[in-house]
Amino acid sequence: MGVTIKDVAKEAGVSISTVSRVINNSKPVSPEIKRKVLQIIDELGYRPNEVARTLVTKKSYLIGVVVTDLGNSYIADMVRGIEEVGKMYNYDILLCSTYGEKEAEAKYFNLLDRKQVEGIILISNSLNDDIEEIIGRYKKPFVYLSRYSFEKKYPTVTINNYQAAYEMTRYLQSLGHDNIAYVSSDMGPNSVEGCIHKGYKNAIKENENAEEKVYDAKGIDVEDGYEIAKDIAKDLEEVSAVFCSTDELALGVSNYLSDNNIKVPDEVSIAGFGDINFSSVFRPRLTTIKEPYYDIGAVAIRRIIKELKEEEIDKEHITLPFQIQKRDSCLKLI
Amino acid sequence: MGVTIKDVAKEAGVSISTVSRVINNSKPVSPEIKRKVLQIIDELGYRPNEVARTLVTKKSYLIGVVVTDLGNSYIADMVRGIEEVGKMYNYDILLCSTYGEKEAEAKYFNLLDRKQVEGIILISNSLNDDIEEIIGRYKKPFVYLSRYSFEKKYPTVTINNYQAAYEMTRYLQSLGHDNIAYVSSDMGPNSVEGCIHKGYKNAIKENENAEEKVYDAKGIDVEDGYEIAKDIAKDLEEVSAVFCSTDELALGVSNYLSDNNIKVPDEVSIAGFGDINFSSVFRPRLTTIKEPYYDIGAVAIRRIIKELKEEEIDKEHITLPFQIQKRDSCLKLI
DNA sequence: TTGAAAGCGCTACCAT
DNA sequence: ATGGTAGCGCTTTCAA
Repeated sequence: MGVTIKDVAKEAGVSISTVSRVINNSKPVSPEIKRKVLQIIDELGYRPNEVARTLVTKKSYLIGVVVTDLGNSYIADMVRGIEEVGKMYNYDILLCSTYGEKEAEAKYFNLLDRKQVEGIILISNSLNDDIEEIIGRYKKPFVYLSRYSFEKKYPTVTINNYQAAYEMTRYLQSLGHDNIAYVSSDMGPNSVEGCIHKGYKNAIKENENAEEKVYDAKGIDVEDGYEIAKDIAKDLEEVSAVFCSTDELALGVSNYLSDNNIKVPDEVSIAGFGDINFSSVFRPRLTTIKEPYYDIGAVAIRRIIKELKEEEIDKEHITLPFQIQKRDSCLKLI
Repeated sequence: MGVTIKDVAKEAGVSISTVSRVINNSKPVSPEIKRKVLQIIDELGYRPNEVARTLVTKKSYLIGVVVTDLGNSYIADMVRGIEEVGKMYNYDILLCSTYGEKEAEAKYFNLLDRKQVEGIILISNSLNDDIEEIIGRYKKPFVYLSRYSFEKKYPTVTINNYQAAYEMTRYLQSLGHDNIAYVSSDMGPNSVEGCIHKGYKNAIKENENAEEKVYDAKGIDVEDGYEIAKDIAKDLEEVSAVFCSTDELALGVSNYLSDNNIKVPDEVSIAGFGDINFSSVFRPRLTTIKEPYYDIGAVAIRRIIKELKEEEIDKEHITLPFQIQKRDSCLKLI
């Protein structure tokens, strides 16, 4: 098969210990021997077998990443962040997609553990008892990432969803909107939806002319927004702006409206939450809350690596700043 | 550290060989002993160390995937296909992103090789001599995937780009468009751009009223389309439809036009190439050529696994069917 | 059917 | 500064 350390040692006329020392720079080796060994390595095209290395050092330089679906651009962004900073520390990413299948999560946790990953990052919408049991048993560094649910029990990286929703609603109000509808979908317990809703509600309360108006979509995707927009379209007298708990919903709402000749933002303003990639390409460019997905991934793996290096680690729950992205889908009322 | 096969053997009062036999079902083991061992494995929560296994069996069940950037939804789609069928055969994905840095490709090839991956799939825009040298030296199964360039030297999975462009142009003509502009960007040698251009050109030739009209964009992204659309906007008298060599270009063109009150498709029809995710959410919904990105990834890894299993492998260049996605961005001329 | 032992490619310890 | 060797956790002969 491939060239091994033995081959190099024999060819260079030294012991494998010496070869090991030069490739790892772990102990002093006389310059001439070093040169010789390096030359042989080059000639033979020797590449250390990382698997053998891992077996003895217990370091695989592998981080497991379990996601629901890379097809969601925000997840792809998180994974980019994870991978790019992982690489800075020589870590590689072992990727597993569950497509929402909860049993798959358990399966991949096991698999990754057997493959000796040094830590796991799980990106999913929500947790259930089965997977929590697995996570509980898992001994190595772990971070949970979710755009939709908040889990106190595990290390996480999020933004302040409440504050973001509050500020967005206030912004809409500052544009002169009293009648701001809120569109979301129930995501079960521990859902950040609750925080977002509360942020919206509290902002509404501060405006005496305003009233809460909530639309409950079937889900959180573009199609769900498109569906619920049928209801919104009927209430346009009482609604001048629509704040959606995800960009996807907002895009769907916007599409239904413009497909039915209701002008956005001229007749209704629409705001989203998340700032997924498409939102700035979409017309009208979507006003939304920018969640730093890439950074969330980056910080998550950074935390794992810190824990691995036994550096002082950050607190369990890291909160990153968000931004209100003011674009074209929200209009100032005159 | 973790529980090893030794621990299980000792606890069960058998040899490690026996334990190995039961976990691998490799040789007959008496039912009672088997039961006992299984029970102990369960009690101790033993999980075989795949790294140790790999060292002896030479099978890592790992496929390396080198991509430019997961942020491109079509790449994410390919990776989804790769991962999902990989998993069907117990293969895991080791992911590396280069962000277009060519040296990174070489680096990751080495890295993946050291990590003992059993094959590599490279997804990039184009190849250069350095990386070709590396690929040439690489002994294990390899597939090259590119939306933009065609390489005869390596196994690939593509669609018939020429035919797709030809059919799209013919379709546009069937809608009554004589003046079809073509927008693309030079992607260097081996570029599929040439095939697409030729398909367009040959279709144009078949219509005696038609003339070629080519716009050369700076690149192939949305912004590049937006830029080049400034030129197109000036020539609107002579252009009734625009065929872009990528969806991204088409989206950019469409955005510039609608930002400048030129109605798509009422005043100009626009067609893309690729059918990236966003194209059907975008308004007007983009008429385009659907490239089966997921399937391309799926077929690529399937080929690698076949080669690994020494099954009869497909030919070097696999061509998958495409579809003309007729949507709203192209209008029939009355 | 079972166990002992060699060995996968490497690191790390102990000698020298 | 260098070499010998044990051992990482496992599979796989070979014997019994």
